[in-house]
Amino acid sequence: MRSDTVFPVSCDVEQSKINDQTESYTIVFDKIGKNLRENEEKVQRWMDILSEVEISSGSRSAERKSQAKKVVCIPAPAAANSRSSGEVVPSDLWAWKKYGQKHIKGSPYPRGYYRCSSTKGCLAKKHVERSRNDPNMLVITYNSEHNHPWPTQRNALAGSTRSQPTKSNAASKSSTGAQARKTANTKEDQKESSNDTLSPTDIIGGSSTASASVKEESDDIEKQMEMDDNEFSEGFS
DNA sequence: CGATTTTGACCCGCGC
DNA sequence: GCGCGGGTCAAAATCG
Ligand SMILES: [Zn+2]
Repeated sequence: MRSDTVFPVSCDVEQSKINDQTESYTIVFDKIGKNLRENEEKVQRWMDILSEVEISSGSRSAERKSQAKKVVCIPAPAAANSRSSGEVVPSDLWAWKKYGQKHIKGSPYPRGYYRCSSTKGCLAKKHVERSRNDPNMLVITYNSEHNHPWPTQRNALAGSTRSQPTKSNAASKSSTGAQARKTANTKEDQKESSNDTLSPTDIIGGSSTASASVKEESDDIEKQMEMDDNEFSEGFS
């Protein structure tokens, strides 16, 4: 069960790594020089897909632990200088409220703790941290998912991590029909740093793990994304 | 005036 | 039992 699945996305994603071992998904988005907006959407779309996958794949753990952890790495969406009102550009189109900030050992940069603007209801949480090796890389760790469709996405989810009463959601299309079952086992590519001062920064500096994956599956995924794209669209003001 | 940010204190799990 | 690293809360400050 401890295998690495790499999503060869030749769209906007350059490298997507799924760590089934620790239940964490690491997606590396690139090509931000294009449309930031587009990137945001992509990130979210992938997030959704990942959520579905984690359940669809009969997650032996997702069921056990509702700790859907998603790690999204994106190349500095914006310059992090000058503190005007913050430095975090909404990578997702949701409203977050910062509730804390701490510096983490192994990184001279602080880590921000965000929570959904919603007082309660949605226990969505988000951590934002800068990569130590790549100050231009933002590592966003998502915790839990929202369950309240914010005025942006009309096409709600069809029952993912949430516990929707209507279980028989036979929605033909829907964006929640991910059965992307990947089983590509890639050999671990652990780049050891052998440093006493440098601690586990593998994920942060993650820029390796470039193995082959199942084209079939990947195709499926891509298709799915397309579908979502069609359905979701950037339906927002 | 209310929502949000900021910043330090507080707390908790873990290793020694 | 203490220290460390990490995570959250909460009061004050700010923004809009
Ligand atoms: Zn929310």
